Amino acid sequence: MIDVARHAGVSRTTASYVLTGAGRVSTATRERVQASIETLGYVYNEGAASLRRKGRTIGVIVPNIDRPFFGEVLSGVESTFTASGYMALMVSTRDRLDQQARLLRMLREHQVAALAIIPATGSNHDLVSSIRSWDVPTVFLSRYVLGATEPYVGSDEVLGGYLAADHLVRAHRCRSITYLGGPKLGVARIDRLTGVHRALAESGSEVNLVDLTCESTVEAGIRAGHELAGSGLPDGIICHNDTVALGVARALFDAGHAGATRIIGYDDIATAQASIPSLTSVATNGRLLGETAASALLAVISGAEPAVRSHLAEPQLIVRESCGDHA
Amino acid sequence: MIDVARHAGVSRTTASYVLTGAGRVSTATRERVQASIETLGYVYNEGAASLRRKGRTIGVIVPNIDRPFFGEVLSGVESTFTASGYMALMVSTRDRLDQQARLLRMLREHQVAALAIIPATGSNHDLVSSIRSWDVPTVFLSRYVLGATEPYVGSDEVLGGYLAADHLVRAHRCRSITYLGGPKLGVARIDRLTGVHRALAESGSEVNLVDLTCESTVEAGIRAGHELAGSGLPDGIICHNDTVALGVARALFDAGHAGATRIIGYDDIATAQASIPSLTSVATNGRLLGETAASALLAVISGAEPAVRSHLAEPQLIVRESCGDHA
DNA sequence: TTGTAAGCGTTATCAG
DNA sequence: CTGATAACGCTTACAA
Repeated sequence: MIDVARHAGVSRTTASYVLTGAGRVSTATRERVQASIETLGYVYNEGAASLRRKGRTIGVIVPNIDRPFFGEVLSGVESTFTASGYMALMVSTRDRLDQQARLLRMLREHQVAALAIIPATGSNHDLVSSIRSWDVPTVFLSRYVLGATEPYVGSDEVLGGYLAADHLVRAHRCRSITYLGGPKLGVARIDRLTGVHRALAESGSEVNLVDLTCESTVEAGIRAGHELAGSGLPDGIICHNDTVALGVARALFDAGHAGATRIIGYDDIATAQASIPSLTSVATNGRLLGETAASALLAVISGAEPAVRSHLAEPQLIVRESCGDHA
Repeated sequence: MIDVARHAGVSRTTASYVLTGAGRVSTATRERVQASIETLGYVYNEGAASLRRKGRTIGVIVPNIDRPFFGEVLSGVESTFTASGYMALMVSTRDRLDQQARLLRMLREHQVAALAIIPATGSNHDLVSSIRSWDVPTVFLSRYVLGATEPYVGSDEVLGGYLAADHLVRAHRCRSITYLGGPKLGVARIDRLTGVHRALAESGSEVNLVDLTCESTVEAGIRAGHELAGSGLPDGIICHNDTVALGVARALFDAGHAGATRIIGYDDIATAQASIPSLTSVATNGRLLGETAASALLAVISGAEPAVRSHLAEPQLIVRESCGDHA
């Protein structure tokens, strides 16, 4: 930069001013500096700058970068950040607490200016206090941690569970429902189940609810489907996400039970509409969630400290064929 | 760090040595320093360190962070990097050249130590020379740029096209084949088509090949499927990726042409096996691709300059039901 | 094994 | 609007 200044015949200060847009510089000199930058092929050193002022990189922690829903969230986060000149340092915990702790430390050493995190399953107050002691603007995304007071951007899981169960019970008169998938102790899972219970209670009818856990993969969905087929099918199945829903549907088809029960997925990933039968799903718009969280974070960074509040998006039930409503 | 040194009763140099593992420090003092670090709650400042030595963040550019295949690649890249103490600055170009240029510049300003890039469609020598003038270790990933000499990690697209077409022609005696999807000028697309042509030539039989373009979304696949249904179905369809394949399959089903033609997808994403009918697909193992590229980059960074070479993985045809082979 | 001191490229302050 | 000058937190010869 000192070269640029010299080449343009100005002081380092002035050069810095035109680079950052701060301070008042005459249009004439500004253009002269710009020209020097161009001919010298100078490129701004963000790293060096970060040594003085606040950096422009933001940490993003997700459980699994390659799961469709998280991919959507990430794309929203990333585009919002880069649109404002920030860059996202994204890492994936594989939903493991030890990895999460390690990555958190790495991000801290990298001086990220803020943190957006989808906490790994089982995250507790240790995570929160670790972040607090660090004192970095943070937003929890898509999953919250009990007892945390930092802003949270997610969707209303209770409502999601309610919508799914309500549809099965009211529109299809299901008398037995299975909730399938998700980590046993995940907050999303627990909330959705309370939504389910609420819907059942409201319906007034006697409904038998079974609660099953499984990994969030197609394979796990397939296995679960076969077990279900063997042990007697419920009237309806609410899956923790679309991926396992598709696996279940496939397994039931293979077991000769195609269309024998209603299946509802969660997240409404892109391919849900294409599956045969098309998948009824609770849509949560991950991309929007990501954008919202990123915007909130940017706002905090820009000094609007107290303005940030939590945000709960309303999920929407997209009714398709897999729950028995044939288009 | 100066505080740590003081607290431990050593010089900054020594403190630095134990932090980085460089230099020789007696076990006694090392432990003393570690203790001070602990009690003082000191955290290493990677940004400051990068001002002197090479940084430990690596730029990763992809066209679309939320497309399943790229998600797989990214997860491979990310886990390999973080396992070695590097962090990935990931950005998504939305497959647009202007975005790509902008993001490239941002990454440069952030002093990334290396670059892994899936170039946006239409990238040409401008991209290459821009990267060269920058002089940063680079690996092209999954898509190459004509005339680039930097290492490339991808899969053998010609072979992939060949496998798909060969199966349709030899196993199913298809006499008319449509290649559907992908950006018109994408290198992957062109290569796969030469593979297709090769298979047709080898078969010796007269085959009518139609070449159609579409966006890589479910919706585009559905539209294309309806058009195909309207204008007469070919004996077999090779889709540019699984997402459009699923869309096509759905559209044909809706148009009353279920099972009327053979469909082959590409990438073998997780849900391909669960679809009904299950999707025959050319598997490319994106995760492994990502890991390979990341390892190559790490090797270059570690000084093994000349050792890096291109790597072409062999895709594999996973035969399932959508091409007429019922399990 | 430890200490000294010179950078790395930027920003910020403050007096011209 | 410009010029010095002091940080920012760390690495790394070189010397002791």
